[in-house]
Amino acid sequence: MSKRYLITSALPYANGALHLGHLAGAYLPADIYVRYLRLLGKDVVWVCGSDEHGAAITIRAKKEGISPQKIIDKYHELAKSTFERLGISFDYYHRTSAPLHHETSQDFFLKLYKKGGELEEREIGQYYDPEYDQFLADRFIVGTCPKCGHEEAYGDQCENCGSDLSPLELINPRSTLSGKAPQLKSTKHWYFKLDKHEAWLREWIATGTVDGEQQHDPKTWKRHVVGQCLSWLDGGLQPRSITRDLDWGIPVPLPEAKGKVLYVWFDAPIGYISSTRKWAEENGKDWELYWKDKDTTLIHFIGKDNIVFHCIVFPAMLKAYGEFNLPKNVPANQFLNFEGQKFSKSRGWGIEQHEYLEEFKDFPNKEDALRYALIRNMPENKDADFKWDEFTDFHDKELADNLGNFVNRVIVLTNKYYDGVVPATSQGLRAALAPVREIARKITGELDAFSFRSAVLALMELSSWGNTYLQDVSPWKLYKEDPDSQAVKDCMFISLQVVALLSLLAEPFIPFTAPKIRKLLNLPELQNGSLQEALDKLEAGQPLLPSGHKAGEPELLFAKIVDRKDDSRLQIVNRQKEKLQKVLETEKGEEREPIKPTIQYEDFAKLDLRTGAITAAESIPKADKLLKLTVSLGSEQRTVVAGIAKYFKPEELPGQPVVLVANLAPRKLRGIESQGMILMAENEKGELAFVSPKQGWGNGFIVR
RNA sequence: GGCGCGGUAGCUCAGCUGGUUAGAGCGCAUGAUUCAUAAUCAUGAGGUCGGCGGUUCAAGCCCGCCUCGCGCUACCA
Repeated sequence: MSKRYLITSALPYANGALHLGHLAGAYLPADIYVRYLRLLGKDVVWVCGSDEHGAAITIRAKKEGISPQKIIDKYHELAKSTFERLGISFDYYHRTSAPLHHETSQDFFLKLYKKGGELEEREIGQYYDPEYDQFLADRFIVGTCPKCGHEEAYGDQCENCGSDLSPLELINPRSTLSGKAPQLKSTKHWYFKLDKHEAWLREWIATGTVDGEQQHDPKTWKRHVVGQCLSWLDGGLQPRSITRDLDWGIPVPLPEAKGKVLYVWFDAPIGYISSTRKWAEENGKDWELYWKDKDTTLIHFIGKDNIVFHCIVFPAMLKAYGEFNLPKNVPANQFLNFEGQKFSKSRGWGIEQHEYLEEFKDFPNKEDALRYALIRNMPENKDADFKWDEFTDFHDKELADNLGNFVNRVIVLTNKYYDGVVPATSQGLRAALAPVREIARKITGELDAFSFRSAVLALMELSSWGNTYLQDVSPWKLYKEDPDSQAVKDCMFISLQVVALLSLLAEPFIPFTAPKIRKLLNLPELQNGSLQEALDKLEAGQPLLPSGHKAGEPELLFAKIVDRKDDSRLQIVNRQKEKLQKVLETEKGEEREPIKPTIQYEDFAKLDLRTGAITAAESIPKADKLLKLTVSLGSEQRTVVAGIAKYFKPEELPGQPVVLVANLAPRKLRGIESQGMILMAENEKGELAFVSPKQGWGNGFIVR
């Protein structure tokens, strides 16, 4: 058993709001786990914070004409307050723009620099804007794409053709700052020699062993995590650049590195360390115990997009530095979809966390309703899907009907029969509560294994057991015959113990409801160690709620969404469903790309369009999207390479009539000369359709 | 194209190192019950475990091939 725990959740990038998928991925599971550890009385710190550097933020600032600071302030505040309102109980939410973080990161860099063997310097050619006296990050350079001729391609990628580019490949490069041609200058950068860490990383991932010491059991890691890491390692590791020529970020702490900052991926994970330091500073603790002591367990909660980073790159950094612990587990979640499709801000598909709170502001228990739905359908081992109908079902059938109703039954009966006072019992508690202890063990076991879906289902088993127990004993029947029946007292006594246990075990999952149950029982607020204490009592056969204790008045915990008497909550949910419906309608409606600028007839007349028919089609090796087609134009045959393999199989194409751009300059694609282009229509889903005359119409005729 | 993960009841998913009649929640059907938020409880019907082939006394679980989904990566429009 570990003495203390250090838990981290992925630092949100302060360049946009967070949606429900983020919550279900890295924050909610960590919150459940941390709340559970606290209830067990463990020494635990959970840190997070905003990731506020990187070129994406400076570019956006430029575009919007505001300072980067303004952007990060906005999203830092938004994330921080939204997390709080959802009960995400970080011990510290820091930010990477803070001075302490700059200091921590610079120290980290210097340590690696001075140690020797971990970093290497390289001179590379890079574009420079003399007018702004600045080296240009890839995204700050535009030019003509060497592959497709698109004139606004970025230095790292062409958005027209999707090619990955380097700035040096661009034809006629221009700086986005001054708009002028940049100078090519030589600049120095530092690289982290990730490659030299490959061997021990592989052993660590595969066996959990480092330097002959067993650090974790790889069987406790998720399969997709281990799989992706080993796959990445098999591909071989390369030194990674850890500096940039940029004025936004953490200055590289070397005299010769003026105008250079640490690359954002290098400083971001160090944010976990600074956040811990800041927390320690404010709470009179020693941060190093949490990072370096052998009796501390480190756990990273992340989404699957971050696996390689947290399982390979960051551990390598920590080991290179020395002294630091490696993570004991990285329980990465997969992605959450929304009503069958990916979250997409631009399409308006999905809902952001603060948006949910706003739209559900009149919905009682909105926080726990959301948390519960996300836990029940958490993407623990594969992508999951959030659906409003499920949200409603989980809330009504499990929270209200199962858990809420059980608690209500018990409180109502206790008030009705005994004026709210816990009756005396003759029952042997140990035996009577044996099945309950079993379920409690199951819940804690699942939590220990990061299986939050199963854990919350097991929590439902607890109230389910209570419902069944009440039904079996049917105290209302016995009471009619004998109001003084000992069997009724025993039954209510046992039931009350179960409710008391629920008030503890429910807290990690639904922290807004648990205190309400405490209040119904007239029990004091939960504190660190409460659960451990209760579990010990149960084990010893002692009651959690002694005879003579006066419980509170009944009050409903959950107002159902589908409710005959009040449809206000259903309306809130339905509004969300309607919004999605509208998105779909808009997309399949009249919205189309704008018409291009007017051209003259002469422009059109330059095109030589001809009817034709495909006579042969074959796939091209090592190209997923391309097919090699042979097109008959009547008098001649043309070879055409077309990017249609996603939608058409070679064998179904021969005989297909087409219209061909017959005078397009030939071009080599994957070594095959393409002598023309086939006209295709593309709809909003990216589906392709041939534009052509009907079958057998005739080949080689002019289209105009 | 390479690699990783996944394809199990109508829906959402569990199934540890292969071992007797494959599980849960919801939904569905029938019955019981009334303390309770038209809640609860019992019973039952539903599966060629993506497909084909193989290893084994025995395969959802191991091996090979194929297929579909997601992701990474390469190539490419």
